[in-house]
Amino acid sequence: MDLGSRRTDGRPTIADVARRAGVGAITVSRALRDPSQVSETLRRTIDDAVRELNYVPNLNARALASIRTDVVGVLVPSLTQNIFSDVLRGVYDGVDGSNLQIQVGNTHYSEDEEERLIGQMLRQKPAGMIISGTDQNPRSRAMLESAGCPVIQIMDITDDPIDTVIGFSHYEAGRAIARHLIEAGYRHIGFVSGWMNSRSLGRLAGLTDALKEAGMYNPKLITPIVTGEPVHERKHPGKISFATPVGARKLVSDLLEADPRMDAVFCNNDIMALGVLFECMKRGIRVPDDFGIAGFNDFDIMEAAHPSMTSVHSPRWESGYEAVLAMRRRLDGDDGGPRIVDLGYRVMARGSTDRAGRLRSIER
Amino acid sequence: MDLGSRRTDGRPTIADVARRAGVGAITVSRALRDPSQVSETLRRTIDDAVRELNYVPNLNARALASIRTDVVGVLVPSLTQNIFSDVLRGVYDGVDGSNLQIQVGNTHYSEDEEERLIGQMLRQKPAGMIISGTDQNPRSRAMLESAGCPVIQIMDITDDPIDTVIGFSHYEAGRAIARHLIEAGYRHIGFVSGWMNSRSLGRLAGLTDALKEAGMYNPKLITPIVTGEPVHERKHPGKISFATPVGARKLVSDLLEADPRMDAVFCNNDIMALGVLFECMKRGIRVPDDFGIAGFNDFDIMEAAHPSMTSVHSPRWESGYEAVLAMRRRLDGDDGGPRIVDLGYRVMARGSTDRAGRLRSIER
DNA sequence: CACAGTTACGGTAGCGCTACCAAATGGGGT
DNA sequence: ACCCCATTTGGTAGCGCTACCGTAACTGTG
Repeated sequence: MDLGSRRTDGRPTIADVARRAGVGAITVSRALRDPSQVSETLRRTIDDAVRELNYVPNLNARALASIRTDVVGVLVPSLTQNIFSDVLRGVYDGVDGSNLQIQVGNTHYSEDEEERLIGQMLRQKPAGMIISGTDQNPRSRAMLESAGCPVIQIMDITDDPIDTVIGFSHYEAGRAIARHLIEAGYRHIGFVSGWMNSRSLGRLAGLTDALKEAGMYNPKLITPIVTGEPVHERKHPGKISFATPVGARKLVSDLLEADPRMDAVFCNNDIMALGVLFECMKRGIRVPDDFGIAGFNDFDIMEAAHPSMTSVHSPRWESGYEAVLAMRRRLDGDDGGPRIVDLGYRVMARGSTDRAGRLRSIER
Repeated sequence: MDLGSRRTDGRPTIADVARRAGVGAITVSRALRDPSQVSETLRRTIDDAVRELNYVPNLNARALASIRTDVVGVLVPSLTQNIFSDVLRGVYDGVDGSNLQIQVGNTHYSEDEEERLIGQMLRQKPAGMIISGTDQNPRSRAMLESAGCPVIQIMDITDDPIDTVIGFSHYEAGRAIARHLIEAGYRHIGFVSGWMNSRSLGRLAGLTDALKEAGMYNPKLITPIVTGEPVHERKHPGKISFATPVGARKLVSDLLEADPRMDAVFCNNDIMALGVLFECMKRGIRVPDDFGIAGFNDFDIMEAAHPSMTSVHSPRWESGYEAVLAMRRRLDGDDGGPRIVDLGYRVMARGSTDRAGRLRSIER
């Protein structure tokens, strides 16, 4: 009665399916992985046997035998900010219906941590890697270049991707919001931010370049820049301190003191923009007439605020989704796709910067 | 020159480590998995060999040989809402430094999908399961009960957990917010919600029970209840429509029309609470004097709003974090922990319900 | 009919690890 | 001296799958 040793867990194996279908195990394997290699009749017989036995392939055995896995490594710098929650949502939506598995790594905005996680993930021979940003350090970049699997950088754009980049230009987005504020009639435009990563810096560069070109650049209206590795609690329920609305209220107050002529701010993110709005409410500053406010990312709440809040829509969900779709195409053997995909951004002009009154008929 | 067939990828195996350390492969295996089984000297020799060769265990082979994996399945009903982003953040923080891997599944608030995902995950013999809510259907529950691995339900509480439950009582939270609104002096208290899950329903039940006891229950002030499986876009960048602030503005307008005496609302979530706040701003209704607003979850933005917004703090990050810690204790052989862990909630009384003026000295 | 080329299927031998059993060692009691 | 038991180490035989190679049958060409 040797019906399987105690090392098995009783689940049917490919051999059981093969026996039932009256074929070799390897044929079942082929029928499952690439049905075109197997004749129509046999395929049908095998499919029936699979269904009758309720057979599910053992992914570990498959990975062990084939070296290659179905795991896609996804590296994000943070889970605290909604940005990367949206990205991950796109990623998970993108893998729906495929056999890919997602392995998420959190770099905590640290290059060293990123390097460590890349090494760790690549050792597991993933099917592919999706990684946020284009500012990996040289060692990380070298590892990814020689990884032998698709590597997709997201949420930024560059002329020189490791492999494929899908995202948008933060610099251009910064320029665009500057143009919008200038067109709306603001003349003393500031910038509010907490800790800045390379993408934030890109937006600020776009803003300052555009302001300089317009002869409106005033360094006193830029929040002191904080970069480097963010100091924050890793294991803590609280949010990262640099992006809080409370922080924004303090920062905008500082700027108003530095130069009271300030009549608009671009905020590094929507949450800070709301903080600024609430500070204006408290001070009795009228938005948008006395003061314009623009955010970045265009979270839901911006549209519903009163006044509705101008923001720059960033393709967060799309980045994750398109990255996975590109990955799937590559894994299916289609190497022809573009290596640089610009998903663009959109300035969502709303009430909080509508000094010119174009939207006055609509709700503000 | 048969230095490894072409089927290997050149990485050192446990046999390489064993050769170098001059011991048997199985001893290396033991030294890595449970060092206490190996003598001090050998352990040191083996550790050195591991380091020199830069050996990394092949998790697939380990899983195949031992049936057991290091994968923890985590099921959440949604990734769209920040709630479960926070939970996942806690989960990922909790596994930091362990060898556990996280596999996330999104049930999209569907019992059938949940059942399917549970089956799929259990077939992979996970180390454990973490699952949101306590309202699994009977088949799901049966599967989990016979899974043979720790199962931790989170974000709700029950007397009858499948295995372990870590969360808080939504019913009590609903009662608490009702008490707070009554104490603040409101008399016509409403409830605004979009689509409701079982936890939302628990909060509403707590609210209505408390209102009835106070003789203040008025069904006209309750948004028509929408339950069942939510109709929403799975593969779409947009948010689920039922929880938007725009929706909340419409819903609160409807309630005001149904009974203009309404002087406060409890909102099913913070985002809707902000929507209501913005609607009040537009209509010139003074908060909190004419109208009180309370939300649920206590996202960051609530504290920074103007007026600052009352909400109920829910232990989202903590649920994920504590669930993983409990899981790790169980996997380390400690079966003695409590099976029901109430993480509690906290009513964060702020300006938006401070009709009594107790906070007037502080910023509102 | 011989031949090469193609298609369809199967057998064997692992992938890297660990469960299981066995063996060697050391110490304490009789 | 003996045995017994606990501790430490090793050998063997898989786990379930697929890469690789082989065989058999078919096709078209001269």
